Amino acid sequence: MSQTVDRALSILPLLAEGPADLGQVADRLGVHKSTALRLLRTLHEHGLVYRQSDQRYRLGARLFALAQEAVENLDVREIAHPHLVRLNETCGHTVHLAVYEENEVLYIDKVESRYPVRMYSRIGKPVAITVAAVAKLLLADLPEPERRALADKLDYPLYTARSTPGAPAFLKELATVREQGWATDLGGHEESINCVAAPIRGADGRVVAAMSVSAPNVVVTADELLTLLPLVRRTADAISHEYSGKPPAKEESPRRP
Amino acid sequence: MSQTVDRALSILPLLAEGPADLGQVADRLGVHKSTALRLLRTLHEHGLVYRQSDQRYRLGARLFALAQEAVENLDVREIAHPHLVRLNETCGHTVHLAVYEENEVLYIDKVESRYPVRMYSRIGKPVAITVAAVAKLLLADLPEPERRALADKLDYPLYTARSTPGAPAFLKELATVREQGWATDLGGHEESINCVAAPIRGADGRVVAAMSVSAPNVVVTADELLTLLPLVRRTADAISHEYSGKPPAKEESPRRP
DNA sequence: CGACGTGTTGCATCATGTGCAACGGTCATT
DNA sequence: AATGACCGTTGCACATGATGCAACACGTCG
Repeated sequence: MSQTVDRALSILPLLAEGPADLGQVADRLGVHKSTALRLLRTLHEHGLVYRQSDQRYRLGARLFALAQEAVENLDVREIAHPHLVRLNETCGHTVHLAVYEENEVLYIDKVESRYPVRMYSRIGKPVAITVAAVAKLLLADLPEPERRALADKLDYPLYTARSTPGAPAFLKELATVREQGWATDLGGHEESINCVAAPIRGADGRVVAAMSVSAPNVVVTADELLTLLPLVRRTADAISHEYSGKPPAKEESPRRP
Repeated sequence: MSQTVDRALSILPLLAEGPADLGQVADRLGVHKSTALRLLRTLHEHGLVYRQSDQRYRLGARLFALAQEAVENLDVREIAHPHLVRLNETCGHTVHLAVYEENEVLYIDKVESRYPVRMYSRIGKPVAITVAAVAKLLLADLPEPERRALADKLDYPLYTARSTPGAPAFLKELATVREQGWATDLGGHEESINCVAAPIRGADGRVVAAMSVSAPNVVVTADELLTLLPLVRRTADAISHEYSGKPPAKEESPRRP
């Protein structure tokens, strides 16, 4: 829309490929050198572009700083919430959102079931880390040594007969979860409650949060709950896309009929 | 220099503080809404800005992608080389550049000593990881579980009487190195050779490489070599700054007399 | 229903970005 | 040394393209 800005911004991906000198930039933009110079200068003043010792230009530190700051100020919960609500409206069950922080997994959002029988949990409260579906997803994404160290450090309380018995079983389960990209908890925490969960990923592919749908046996069987898996995963993917700033629906150069 | 681009780029740090709507952006830029709209649209087309469901704008995924691509295509060696050469010109000793990769520390650049007595090493060859000064710096920066796991896995060959004897001593040494921000190897690999080393850090503060100056006892004593430490650190810092795209010399809004 | 507060569009004006040509530096070639 | 090629830089006249205005199109709230 704005030619000047358009040209200036086109320089960034160009420089991302590697450093380039003024002539190369001007050529690839299809503009006069003096024009390219002015654009580069402006980018330089904003720190988005840096001039290295051989006079060539490359992307500057400000870009990294911006990207980092943007990530920090990004609130997964804020973005996820409407999606969670929508999911709850279509399936009716309890929906949870959780993150990993300092050797704990915490619920940071929850939409209550619309069925009379509800499950107990509280926002901000640590999750039963060895059995919860969301915990499995979050831990499965940790770097291997950290995951192993954490697994060794944990207690493995036998909430039910189906609880994860110890570190080896847990690590094996995490490997499976990591592989398949989703997780379940079938009566591992409370005998009669099942969950299915899916990961929410940031722009770099790392798991930043996990969401789950939980329901007691008296409402739906585990098998019935599992039929919701595709829906849960689609929701999680939608959140991932919005969180990482990619448009959910691909829109190309807008056409007017 | 270019007003339009200048305004457009000013939007980015503004949005980094948090999402904002059209009016807020226009106000803080001091321009008409229609102008702000056009700028935002252009930024949007380039993916630098994303419009979330509540119509507010935030920084877009492309920003992360660009930063990431730029980092990947960045060659430490290319940037460091002239600095290494300059250091070698002033002190005359062998200068090394090394990185950590897959449980190994590798030399990726070397400037030969100008003294007749030279030390043996080859670019691309793994470093004596338990004793080399550069290795200590690189391993000291690993996340704690990974560092511990690696230390346990290593062999601790006794090259000399001063070699690191085992994992506990090594971890303790790494803690010291991490604390002080530099490292030495005083006859730990070859009885008569000493090194001082300093870390090179990326924009996020993580150690991406390490450089060292090495000299045999017959040329300079360990104490004499240590007097070079400030110079080595300054060189490493200069490389860090250039690598992470920050200007080495701070320049403010240019004044015309 | 009307009065907001939004985001959006078309348009006339002229500020702004543009390409040109000329200058000045560095390096390699003879 | 002298020459020429190459690259970054500067000043300037021109007209292109960015600007703000006013009007429109929504949606929300009182």
